[in-house]
Amino acid sequence: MNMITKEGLIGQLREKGLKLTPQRLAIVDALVENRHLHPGARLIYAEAAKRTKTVSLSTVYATLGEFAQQGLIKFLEFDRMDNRYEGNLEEHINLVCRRCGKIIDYHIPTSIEPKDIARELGFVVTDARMEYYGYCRDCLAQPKEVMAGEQTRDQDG
Amino acid sequence: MNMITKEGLIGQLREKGLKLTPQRLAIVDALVENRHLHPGARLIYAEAAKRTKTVSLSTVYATLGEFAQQGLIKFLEFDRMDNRYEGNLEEHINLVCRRCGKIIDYHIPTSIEPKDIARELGFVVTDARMEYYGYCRDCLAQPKEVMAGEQTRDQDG
DNA sequence: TCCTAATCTGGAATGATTCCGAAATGAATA
DNA sequence: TATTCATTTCGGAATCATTCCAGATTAGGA
Ligand SMILES: [Mn+2]
Ligand SMILES: [Mn+2]
Ligand SMILES: [Zn+2]
Ligand SMILES: [Zn+2]
Repeated sequence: MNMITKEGLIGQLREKGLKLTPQRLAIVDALVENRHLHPGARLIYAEAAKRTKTVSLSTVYATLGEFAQQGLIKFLEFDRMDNRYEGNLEEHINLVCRRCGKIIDYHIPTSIEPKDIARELGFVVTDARMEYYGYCRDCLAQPKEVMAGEQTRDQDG
Repeated sequence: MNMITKEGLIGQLREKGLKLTPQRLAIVDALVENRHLHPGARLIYAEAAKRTKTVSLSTVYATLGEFAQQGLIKFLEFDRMDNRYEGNLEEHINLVCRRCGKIIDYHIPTSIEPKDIARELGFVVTDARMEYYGYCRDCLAQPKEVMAGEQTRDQDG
């Protein structure tokens, strides 16, 4: 398991010499408490705003970008969705529901060997990304008429 | 192997009752001839424009979207890149070079079982997407100074 | 040849994300 | 504690790929 925690993130910010501003602390909290949601910038913004006097969306974008660049979290893009941030650094597959947008972690039992790829193609893998799209249990339980309808992929709004 | 071909695509357009317009034929050509590039809308637009008197970018977007929706090609999104279109319907991993943006197909030797996921989580997989990011052989051959520089992720421009 | 639903088009709209210069502020230092 | 300044924040403007739209065109069946 390699899930982000408040202490872990704050520790890393200190190590990397990044300042502990109220905005960053609020974003850290929002990130940790919503990590299972694979939150997007807007959700983090809304949650962070509850935790500190002032935060701007610009700051949230910049901060999440900084965190991702530093490797504290991962930056994710999905088909036809806003970008999301990943707090589970473990290698796993993200199961994305085409209907409700829910993203579920699925830990891979056996992983594919990047070494084979390096040998065969000379391509050095630094980062993997695996997604399965489909329908989650909850959505499958819905009546069919509803299934045919529009998809809900937003986290807020 | 399940790679798009001109004949295959035109056949499917006929089957599905879609009209064979000069724009679509040009787009089909552009798509097939650049399938190994995982082309984006702009590249297809540029290539299609060479092959017919009139095409608009709007039409290219609409057509590629239509093709993707009909399952003739796949619609792909990548981290920090414009959307691309996939002409290789075989299940495979896309190896994306972080530096030059090149995308290489890597056919999976053993695939992960969606059945296990259905049993364990009740999540029904309809579509898989697997990407490995890293550096391609060509980019690895470059001197280090250049490697540190900016990334080229566009296909044109 | 006619007819019409399908298709095409250019320009405007969208909207998430990025950019920017100025103001604010952690936190290191004296 | 005061000083200092690189870092960080912020609002608003800019970006830009993609989508939308309403009117014009057209493929292809009758
Ligand atoms: Mn995940
Ligand atoms: Mn591919
Ligand atoms: Zn669902
Ligand atoms: Zn490369």
